[in-house]
Amino acid sequence: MPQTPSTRWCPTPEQLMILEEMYRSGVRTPNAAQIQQITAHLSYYGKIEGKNVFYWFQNHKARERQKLRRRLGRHQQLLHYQLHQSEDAPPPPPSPILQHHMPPHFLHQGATSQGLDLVGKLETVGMEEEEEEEPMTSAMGFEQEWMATMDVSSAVPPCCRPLKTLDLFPVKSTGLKDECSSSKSSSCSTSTN
Amino acid sequence: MPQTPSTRWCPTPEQLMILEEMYRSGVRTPNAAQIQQITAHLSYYGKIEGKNVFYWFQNHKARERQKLRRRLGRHQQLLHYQLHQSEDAPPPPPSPILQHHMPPHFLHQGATSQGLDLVGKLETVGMEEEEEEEPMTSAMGFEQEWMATMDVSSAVPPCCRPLKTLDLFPVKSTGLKDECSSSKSSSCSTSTN
DNA sequence: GCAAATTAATGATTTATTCAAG
DNA sequence: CTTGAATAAATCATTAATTTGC
Repeated sequence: MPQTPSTRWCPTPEQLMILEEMYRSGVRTPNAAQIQQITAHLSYYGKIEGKNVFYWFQNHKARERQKLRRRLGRHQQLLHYQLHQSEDAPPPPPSPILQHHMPPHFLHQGATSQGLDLVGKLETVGMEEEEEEEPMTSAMGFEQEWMATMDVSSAVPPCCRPLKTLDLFPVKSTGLKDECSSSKSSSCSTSTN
Repeated sequence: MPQTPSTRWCPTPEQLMILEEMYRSGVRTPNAAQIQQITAHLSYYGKIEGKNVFYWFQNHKARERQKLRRRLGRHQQLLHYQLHQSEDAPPPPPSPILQHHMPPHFLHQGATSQGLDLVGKLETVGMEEEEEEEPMTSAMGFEQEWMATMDVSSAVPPCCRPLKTLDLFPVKSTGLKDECSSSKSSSCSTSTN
């Protein structure tokens, strides 16, 4: 089997995963030294060159930005919708997932105490510039231990079953930079599907 | 007015980010109760229903897997490269590169010693298959019937409305799913798409 | 610059497969 | 062996993004 005259670099899954992880960790445009280091490390998993690393970060950054921009565009275009949906819904809800705004009926477990600390730092991203992903520093909460907490009994009526449910979901905010915090949207779904 | 009687849910950036974050945190197939919670929370950012959450996780999981598969495919293509590069590439060593780039933001608080290390797998880089999820969930699955019941934002089931407690959903109850015998539309056409 | 045509993403459905009870 | 629950894979369908001709 001919070795496929390698015209271009083909990242192995490991390489890809590591690169993505690094990207998530905040690496965006590594300098020469970093690239060398990264390349050295990744070469363990397969053939790779410095330029591959360089290009990868270039491309990935650009494409992530594009993706983000897309979401933002959609968001802004449709932001008017949200206005009449929830009147007094505080526009810029804190990034932390679980917060005061939570309807009381979901906070019955008291497990919240752990999550209160999730209040990450809000950060205004410069969006289309270059910085669209800042180093996420928030400590993600816990996992879905709620699953373990689940005590599902036998068939119960669809509702009215006051058995203990689960804790709060584990959503943590790893870099929850809400892009346009003051606007929401959903032009769609007006009808209950 | 242009309510855009759209037929399908359009996630807001916030919702999307939260969902993605949850996915990264290890959430794969939330059960009914979890979906309720997630929905409740996300509804703060825009209209959303339980089924949307359900579908989102289904799709996202599937597509991530698909993506991974492609990578693997490519990987195998170039397997030989690694072979002659290093004798016997031992199992993936820890990625030391990341260490100084980013503090371990994956450390979940040891809130539980349940042994749920879903996230741990997220970090694992060298899986040849796909990230496998532990098979515990399995809580709901009626194709779409249950979804009708899962609506946090507006239609609250009359029975438990006053009491805002999250009600567990029957893990196994009304089998509403159409029997397999009922042959439906023949959508299995390998038609052009 | 704009708007129709094309393409890419992705939400929503359907079908097939797997596994556990009975 | 049959049945039913649960999930994954495949597909359909709609929306948003791009491209293209004017």
